[in-house]
Amino acid sequence: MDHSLRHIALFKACEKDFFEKLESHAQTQTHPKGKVLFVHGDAAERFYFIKSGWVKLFRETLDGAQAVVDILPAGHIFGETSIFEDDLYPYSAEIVEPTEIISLPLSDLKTEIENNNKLALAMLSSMARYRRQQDKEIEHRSLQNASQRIGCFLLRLARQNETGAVSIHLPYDKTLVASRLGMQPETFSRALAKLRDKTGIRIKGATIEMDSLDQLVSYSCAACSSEFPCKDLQAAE
Amino acid sequence: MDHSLRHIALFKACEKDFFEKLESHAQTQTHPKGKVLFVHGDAAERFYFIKSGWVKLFRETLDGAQAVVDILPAGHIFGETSIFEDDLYPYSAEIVEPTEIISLPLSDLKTEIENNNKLALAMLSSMARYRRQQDKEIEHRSLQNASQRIGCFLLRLARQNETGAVSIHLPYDKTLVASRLGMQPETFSRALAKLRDKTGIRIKGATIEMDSLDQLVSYSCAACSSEFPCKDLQAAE
DNA sequence: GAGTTTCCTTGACCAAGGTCAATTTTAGGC
DNA sequence: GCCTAAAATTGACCTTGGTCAAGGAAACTC
Repeated sequence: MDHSLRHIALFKACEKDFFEKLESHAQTQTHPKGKVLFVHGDAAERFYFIKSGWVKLFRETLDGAQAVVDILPAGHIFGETSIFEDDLYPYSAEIVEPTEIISLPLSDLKTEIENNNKLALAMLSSMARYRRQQDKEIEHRSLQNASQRIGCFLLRLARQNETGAVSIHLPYDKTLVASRLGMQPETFSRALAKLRDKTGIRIKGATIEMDSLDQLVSYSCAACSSEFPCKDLQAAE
Repeated sequence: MDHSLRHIALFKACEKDFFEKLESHAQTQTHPKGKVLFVHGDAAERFYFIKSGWVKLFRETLDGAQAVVDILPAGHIFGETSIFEDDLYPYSAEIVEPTEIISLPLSDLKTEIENNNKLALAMLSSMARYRRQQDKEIEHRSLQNASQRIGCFLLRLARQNETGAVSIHLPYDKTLVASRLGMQPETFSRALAKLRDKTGIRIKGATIEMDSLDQLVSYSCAACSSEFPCKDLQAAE
């Protein structure tokens, strides 16, 4: 799959001029694991497009704890929402594995949104979708236990209309998955073992296999307000 | 304070025609406590404006648990985000005390957003603000303990630039505050007592008094990634 | 103002997840 | 392949918040 700015859903209503302007101001860089692109509260002048690799968005409290906002794969943009508020980044961004990033001026995006109503509408759709995901995230944190959250995470990685045997590969470290799900690595490890015992999945390192998704669905989706398959995933395609 | 559609921040860029159209299709109703306006998954045809009272937005899982999405006071609208997605309500809405509600067709709003870019931009701002609040909510659920969350809730009710003695009145039942904060009523009760012991606040029924906000700030905001005073509150004014 | 209902608090107990420490496993570098 | 560092697992223990049950306080009805 080709990850290019011109193909992301958000920009489907944009014309050549816009892309040319954007591309003329683009900077491409390859960053190593651990590199921090910006921190929460920095003045926001550019937004970012992930060409390859993974990026972690997070925030830190005064007393040193860390909350992971999201972990984004290639094809996603981030840092773009600052233009609607105070022009400060609402989270920090860190590279979690070697990643190729294109940075672009927020001013170009802002100008286009102000003049291209279709882009504004596309942005509204994308924010509405994100909003629902966040609402669901909050729900899951309070109503699902650790094993159910892992099950849900796995289901969202799978092709949900698949009926037969399924093999799912974790996209990044278990430690990182744990933080993404708001739990400790030790808890993740134990909860995954419990999920195995409850549903009969087979764990082989970072790969998880099962005869069908059914067991996982009935275990995890019981503590969710939405139906399986998850609608928000289809919408995002 | 007068709560009218014409004065809400979201519609500040709208003209007389729009309001007249909207008002000609408006239905005003007074609902008693417990009344359910719509449930999660219903076809969304109208959005709602709260003229007076309080409304709870929530979702229910298959196995019967409930997650409170938000509890909204007069002056707020809800049910408006469905237009950007599948035209289904993403939560259920229930009246929590006698409330005067104006319902309005989503189609009018949709038409206006598609034609009035300023409204689209205002909507983007409002969604961006909401998004940050939700991000913070997720952070708080995983990094703050029950007492800290209550302290944070109280601080958000107070005028945050106040320096002297402060008196805060809970806007609704403690049971409802508990659910809003994602905890059980028993936990709320115990955690509030713990907060009293830690910070020296004085609890008199639904009213909470203190000599200054400082104690609460240093107790609760230590486990938050944002500075006190909370910026998102100022932006909302 | 008595009685009922709803809300709030408290106690005893339990379960889930966090913490700390010790291994074991895996992945990279040379 | 060997060595090292990082990641993952496991055990023992503890803290937090949930559950169930009982009692007390406040609010509403008549």
